[in-house]
Amino acid sequence: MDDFASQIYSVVYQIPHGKVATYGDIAQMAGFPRYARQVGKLMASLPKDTQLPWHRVINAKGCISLTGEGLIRQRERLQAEGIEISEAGKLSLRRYRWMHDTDA
DNA sequence: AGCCTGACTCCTA
DNA sequence: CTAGGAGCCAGGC
Repeated sequence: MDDFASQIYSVVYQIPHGKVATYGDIAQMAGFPRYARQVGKLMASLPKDTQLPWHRVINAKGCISLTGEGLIRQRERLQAEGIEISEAGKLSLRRYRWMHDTDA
């Protein structure tokens, strides 16, 4: 496994229940600034039975980047954690964003 | 090398 | 808050 992938997985795995983080934040926390796109590509390659909380990863706009089935699945998972999210998959980033140093 | 694509982000209007 | 445009990185043709 690549070092990049290992670092990203490690960070995503640390996102607490009921919280979310953006691709950019994760990339930065993992030590790879500006690698948001690569994080997304990594998430897209995850096996469907992964234990990684990939559903807690969203974009900087505060909404799910997936479409169709993927959007539905992620939205359901987030709602299951007590997160208020719109039909389009948008949520209050101000309220649910995971700050590595301020929360957790 | 050049061009296009994508679970991205920031700045400006 | 919504749109448009440019910047960003890796991978495929």
